[in-house]
Amino acid sequence: MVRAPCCEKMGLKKGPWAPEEDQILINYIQLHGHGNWRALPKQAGLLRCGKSCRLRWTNYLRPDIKRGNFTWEEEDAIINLHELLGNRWSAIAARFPGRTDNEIKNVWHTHLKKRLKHNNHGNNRHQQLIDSPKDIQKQPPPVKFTAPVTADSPQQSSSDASTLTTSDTNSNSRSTTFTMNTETNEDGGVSDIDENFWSEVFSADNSSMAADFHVVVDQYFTSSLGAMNDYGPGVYDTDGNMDFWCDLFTRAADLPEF
DNA sequence: AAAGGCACCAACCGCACGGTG
DNA sequence: CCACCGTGCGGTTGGTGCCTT
Repeated sequence: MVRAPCCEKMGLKKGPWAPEEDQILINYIQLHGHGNWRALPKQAGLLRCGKSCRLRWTNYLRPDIKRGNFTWEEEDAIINLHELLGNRWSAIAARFPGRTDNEIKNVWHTHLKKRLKHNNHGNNRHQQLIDSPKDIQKQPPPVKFTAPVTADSPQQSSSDASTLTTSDTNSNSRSTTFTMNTETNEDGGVSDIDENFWSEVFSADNSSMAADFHVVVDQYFTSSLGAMNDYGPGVYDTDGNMDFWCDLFTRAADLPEF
């Protein structure tokens, strides 16, 4: 079977979007929502295919798009997440509010891949991520986890509330505590996690916290559990990924500090 | 100042997948 | 179960501006 093309190519414009086209698309979506992308350009009066409209909106025009260069924390987190998830850009982008998969993909191909390749011979993996004077300038103060996970709600039988706490090594200025409500499975592991926890951790205000967390988990994995491959297959899919991180929280609870 | 090379990034393309009739 | 459609994803390309020679 041959699929029908996503749109009728004849007469439709391609290439860079004009400001007027952007405005038409923004106005239409603000009034009606995007609904059916395929039907949208015709209804909005745009000579574009629906696919092009969707891409333009999701990668550029959306009001919650975060503009500007990636921070050190973001770049480091991307590298760590790429190690875990591979080229699943949408899954990686989901950890960065306001960033798009396309943007992260571009950053990976233009900056981070080279950065990793260039530093492939170092010993400290985290230090490998820092190579240029520009990177050194962006390096944040060291952060360690003082109490990665603490079960502190014994009164709850089927659901445990645990906290994740970080603090600056030299001061208390960056101390942050998050609460996650977890479900315990039959093996005693954590099988589910409150979505509010993730939205809290990965909110814009706590983006550096999220990056720190990924770095620490990565260090923990490298030092204590060996290669990622030992963890076994099947933990990286969309649903399993949540279980993966939850399990890491549980295991990290046994460590005094990083 | 001009030309060529390079880096960046917006946008396109094709494929896969889930939903629906 | 099948055919089709809509959408999302990842790989790739092409245009533009900057840098180097």
